[in-house]
Amino acid sequence: MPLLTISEVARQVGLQPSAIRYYEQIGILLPAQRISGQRRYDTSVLYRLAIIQRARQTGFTLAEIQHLFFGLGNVTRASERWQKLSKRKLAELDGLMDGIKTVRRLLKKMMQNCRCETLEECGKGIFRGGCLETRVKSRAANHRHDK
Amino acid sequence: MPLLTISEVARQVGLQPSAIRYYEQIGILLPAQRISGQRRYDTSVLYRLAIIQRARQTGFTLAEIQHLFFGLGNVTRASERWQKLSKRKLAELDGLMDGIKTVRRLLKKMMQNCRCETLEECGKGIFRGGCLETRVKSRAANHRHDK
DNA sequence: TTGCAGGTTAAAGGCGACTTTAAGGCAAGA
DNA sequence: TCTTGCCTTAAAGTCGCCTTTAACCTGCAA
Repeated sequence: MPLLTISEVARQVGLQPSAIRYYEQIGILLPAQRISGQRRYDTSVLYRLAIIQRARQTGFTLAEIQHLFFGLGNVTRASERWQKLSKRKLAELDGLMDGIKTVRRLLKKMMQNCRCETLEECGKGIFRGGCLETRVKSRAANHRHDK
Repeated sequence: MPLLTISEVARQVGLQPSAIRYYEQIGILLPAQRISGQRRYDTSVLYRLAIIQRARQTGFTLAEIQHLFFGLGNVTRASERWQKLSKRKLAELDGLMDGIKTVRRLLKKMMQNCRCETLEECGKGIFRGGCLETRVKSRAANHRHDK
């Protein structure tokens, strides 16, 4: 099994090498082994990065990912705190799904017959129907300037 | 129908007044009428803000919201460009939903029986199963330090 | 031996979406 | 009149997540 360079890993998961160095720096990836100063990875890092990517895409912050997926929580098994955190996060994800369904519906409606009254009505619906209750707390930054 | 002050509006939609001023500044809200220099709103702004909130929560950038919901697109009806944009966004939302389902499943599994092998396996699954294809392009920043 | 494609670090910069700060305005009540 | 409370603006700061820059190193091919 050949070891991968950082740019090879980056290519395979669709990240920039700098992002991977950054993940190492903030401790979300363990320091890679070095060969004459350069990082070398085995394939397992790809899976780890896959999880990170997916989680990032769905609004987890890097800190949350660290805690929920790679923190002590899942090794020490069922730390009270971890269970609580992930329960909260699960609920948040459910709320997020509902929100997506709502704007999806709205956008679709607008695509079909774009009249402003409809938009207003939808807004009213959203407003009354719990825009405030269902608010999602912490959503991630991402602005991937993925070129 | 009494006019609302900025802080009243903010309270009702769950935003800070500064956010509303910011929205006006970047043109996502029309300049409000002033009474001796101070902004006054009627209730319709609440619906508009509701839409904005929902869309932001589901990963729209403010620029996208401007374009897709309040831009010329929906007034001039079916501008080719707008249709294309919203179609793209719809697909993106669907991808996002799938992603959420995936991490939701993963997180739930981890809550029940937290063993690292499982996590590795899941990562492998995500990696093979199209982490790369299903990538979502532009997700919003949000880090609401909602205190 | 030289050139080059990759790698390394630390530090600074950038983006989106706000918030905070500083300096002030206006109206009502004590 | 003065204080209080809410409002105003412009400008600067913040946060998460990287990217860019600058200066350097390493191994290999020409």
